[in-house]
Amino acid sequence: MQEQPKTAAYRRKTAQQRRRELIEAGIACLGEGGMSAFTIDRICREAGVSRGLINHHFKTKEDLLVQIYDTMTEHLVRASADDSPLGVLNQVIDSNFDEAEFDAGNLRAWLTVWGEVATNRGLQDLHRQRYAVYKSRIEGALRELAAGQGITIDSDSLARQLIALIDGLWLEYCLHPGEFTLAMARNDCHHLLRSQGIPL
Amino acid sequence: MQEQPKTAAYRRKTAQQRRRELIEAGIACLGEGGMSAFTIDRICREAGVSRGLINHHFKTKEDLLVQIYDTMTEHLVRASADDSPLGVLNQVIDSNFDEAEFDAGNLRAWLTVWGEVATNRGLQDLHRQRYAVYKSRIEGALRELAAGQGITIDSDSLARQLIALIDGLWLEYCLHPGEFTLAMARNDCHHLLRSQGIPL
DNA sequence: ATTCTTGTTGAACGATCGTACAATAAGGAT
DNA sequence: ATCCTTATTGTACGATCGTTCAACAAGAAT
Repeated sequence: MQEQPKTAAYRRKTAQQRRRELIEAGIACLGEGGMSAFTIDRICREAGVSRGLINHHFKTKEDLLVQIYDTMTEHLVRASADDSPLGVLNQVIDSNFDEAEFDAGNLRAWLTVWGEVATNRGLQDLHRQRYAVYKSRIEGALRELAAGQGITIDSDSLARQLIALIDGLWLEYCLHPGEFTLAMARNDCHHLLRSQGIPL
Repeated sequence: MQEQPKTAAYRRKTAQQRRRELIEAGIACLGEGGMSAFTIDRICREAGVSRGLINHHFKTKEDLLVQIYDTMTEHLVRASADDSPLGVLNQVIDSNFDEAEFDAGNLRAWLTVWGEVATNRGLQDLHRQRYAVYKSRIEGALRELAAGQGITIDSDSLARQLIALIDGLWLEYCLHPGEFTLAMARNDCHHLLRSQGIPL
């Protein structure tokens, strides 16, 4: 009749991996119900973890949100780091409209975080930094390609238009899933660039 | 020593006007702090009204949010109801990038509501209805103008691109206020249409 | 003046929020 | 086997959430 703790009550994981899991759980919650669902209780339940753990790995809920946005932007910024200017543009467009990430839930997570950027200082700093890198790489690629064509363009304006078009298409897809396809979205981006003399 | 209620403790207003004020207060809160600031307490304080009043004029907080979105979209949809096709496009572009409404706070309100569209059924229905009207008017204007030029266009695709560009520029301005001007945004929209043969 | 409608208040409710913290135990180090 | 680190749990706390509701009063109607 003595206790037999054959099976452990819980499994320990490395801090790094548990943090990753909590971040993923947080993204899932944001995608499911926006900021209203971004709750300690719900995130921990989603991660299959008790409620107290989140404050062990993250100082505060705001801190977790920053780490979440860091994870979300990392992939996108990495895609813009191609060697050739043509590769930069194609990577940016393709990774934005990638099958694996282009779903309403993920987009809603982006939308929600953006809505908080103005409120959360850490989020705002991170966003500005990532956006600056992202945009300057696009601008550089556009300048190189224009030079190769012997034409002059307003690279600042065109980069802004491209980014706006991409984000706007995301937004439309998020609000009306299924109204258009990934191929159509990619084609819209290509069309914008070609109309200004950028070859693709 | 008897009580002298010379001044009324509060001023009664018509239900219609009070509802308007509460809606405006709600929009202000959304603009200031997103969904986290969209609180009964805060909205009522913003409206200069006691906390219990909001549930007298609106059945629930979700209901208030729907009425808010109704107010926000009304102006925009009305702008797309011009007689001439050229007027429709100019009205849409001009009213989107209007001095009076194009500020980070107002844009944040839009962003926040969009983030809730997928969660709130009433919000979703209203959004789909308003968007359908908005887009079909733009499509119609594009078709007419293209026909006048003797060219054929994919009006569905171009309308989607225009709306996406507008919303994307809003988004960029919301996240980086001051990085570009209204005139630049309008010009970007004109450029998109002209590049596809639509005269402006 | 008096009645009547209803806009308005403020307290109360249970639920849930984010965080703090002491107690526990998993699992590697020794 | 024993110790040690620390990942993990679960409870507790005060604050705030959305909603309900009885009581009050402003202002038009009578």
